[in-house]
Amino acid sequence: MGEEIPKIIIGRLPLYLRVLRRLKNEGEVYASSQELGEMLDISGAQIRKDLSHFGELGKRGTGYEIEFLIEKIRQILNINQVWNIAVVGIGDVGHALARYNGFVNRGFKVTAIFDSNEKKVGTEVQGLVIRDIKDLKEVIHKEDIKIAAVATPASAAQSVTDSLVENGIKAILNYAPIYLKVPDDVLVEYIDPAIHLQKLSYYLG
Amino acid sequence: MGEEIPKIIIGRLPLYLRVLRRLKNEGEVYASSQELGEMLDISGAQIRKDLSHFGELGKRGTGYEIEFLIEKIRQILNINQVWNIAVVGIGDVGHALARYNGFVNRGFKVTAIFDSNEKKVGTEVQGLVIRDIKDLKEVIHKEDIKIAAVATPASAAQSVTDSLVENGIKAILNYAPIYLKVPDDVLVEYIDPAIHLQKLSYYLG
DNA sequence: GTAAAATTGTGCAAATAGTCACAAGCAAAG
DNA sequence: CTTTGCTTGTGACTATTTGCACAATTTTAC
Ligand SMILES: NC(=O)c1ccc[n+]([C@@H]2O[C@H](COP(=O)([O-])OP(=O)(O)OC[C@H]3O[C@@H](n4cnc5c(N)ncnc54)[C@H](O)[C@@H]3O)[C@@H](O)[C@H]2O)c1
Ligand SMILES: NC(=O)c1ccc[n+]([C@@H]2O[C@H](COP(=O)([O-])OP(=O)(O)OC[C@H]3O[C@@H](n4cnc5c(N)ncnc54)[C@H](O)[C@@H]3O)[C@@H](O)[C@H]2O)c1
Repeated sequence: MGEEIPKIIIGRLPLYLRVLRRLKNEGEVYASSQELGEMLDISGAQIRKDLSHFGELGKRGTGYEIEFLIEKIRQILNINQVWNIAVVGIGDVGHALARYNGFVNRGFKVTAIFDSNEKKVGTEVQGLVIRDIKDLKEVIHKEDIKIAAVATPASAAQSVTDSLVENGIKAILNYAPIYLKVPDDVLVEYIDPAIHLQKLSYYLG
Repeated sequence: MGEEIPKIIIGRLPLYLRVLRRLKNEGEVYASSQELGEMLDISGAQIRKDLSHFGELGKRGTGYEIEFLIEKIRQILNINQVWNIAVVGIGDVGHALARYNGFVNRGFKVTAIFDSNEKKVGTEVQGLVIRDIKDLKEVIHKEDIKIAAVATPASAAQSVTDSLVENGIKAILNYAPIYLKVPDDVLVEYIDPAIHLQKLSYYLG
């Protein structure tokens, strides 16, 4: 109970949540570990073991009650609230993030967008005004933002990150294709499609 | 030598490549495993062990010759060629992918873009004409495309995937937030920012 | 009310991944 | 040409992760 949950398990919870949501949408009420596993290419045993870290969440003979499990995972992941997100760098990627309407029911909402290009600052995307990167401090505090996405060119990503950290950001989703240096208490996740493509091309021989 | 290389090692090679490229750009000629490790938060021992699967690539006392190692990894990952990529679903995400100029020197080039929306078909993005999804077969064969990115809404992703597979696509990069069912000889990688954000929010308590 | 079927939770075993530490090899200095 | 310093490659060890198999529990069928 009080033990540290392995990172790799935390990484699977969002996947479980995604498929549970889908089943709920289709009107299902219960799901077995086997069934979930087949929808995710993960063994039922692994799903059971993962979930068992958080208590006895299933019912023998029946499986897991979908609605209950969704609620439980949301609670574990701290997404039974909506986190305000800042996006920095409103080019193609930042634009797509700002306009994406799939975040809200997954626990996040883009509430502040920043760019350094004076031609962009002041214009609107999806009802949000692009703010000058110089206003980072003010906006982050006002909106109580703890998570930011970095979508600037690689050359600007580290300095933008430094500003974000300095202003209290504790977690970063980085789209720039570089490794970011941050203090130990700040977390970074990376998205780089070229990395995925390179993994794929390995197997295409 | 003839053994199967673990997936997890293949997954790290693109990261090594990225940082090697950067060092080369900065004019460096040699890099030690220690140095690379510090730039990636990976232990030097691990990098050495990973690379040792592919032969004796370093020189004792000196480290790894950057240019040589880059070439070697490119060869291992099969990116000493440029792969043509198809993007299906030219909304915000597909648009960003089509316009991204960072792929080419990493082994990929978007050469075909598809949508089902008649208003979009025929218009241009980055010099490429958006093709009707119905022309998938023709274009994929003509351009000899083996890898595709799916950037349609989730509701269309599985059927689009089925068409892609039917037309000979062997690897898919999926942006839609669902798990795709594909035959065993087809590979899928997933990108879903909400999944990353949910991992982050877990640690923000 | 009992037997059969289903499904969890979990101890244990197996497999996979990562670290340590050092012999071996190379380069530079003297 | 020997010594010193550095860094790889790797065997042995440790840690983590996954899979197996089954008792325990619940549901369903008759
Ligand atoms: N487009 C893609 O599909 C794609 C794919 C993979 C990775 N990426 C990466 O994502 C990042 C963004 O890509 P993009 O295609 O949107 O680029 P882009 O050039 O379209 O947009 C970058 C934006 O960042 C802004 N910017 C630059 N410096 C800034 C600073 N210091 N502070 C705030 N804003 C700043 C620019 O004004 C611009 O609006 C890049 O690092 C790119 O390599 C993009
Ligand atoms: N925008 C983001 O930042 C973001 C983030 C995460 C995930 N996603 C996911 O990526 C996907 C695309 O997102 P988006 O924001 O670009 O959506 P979008 O609605 O802007 O674009 C979707 C495009 O797909 C096309 N399309 C629909 N059905 C099709 C079919 N059968 N064949 C070909 N094309 C078809 C539509 O015409 C449209 O142009 C979605 O699944 C979304 O959930 C987007």
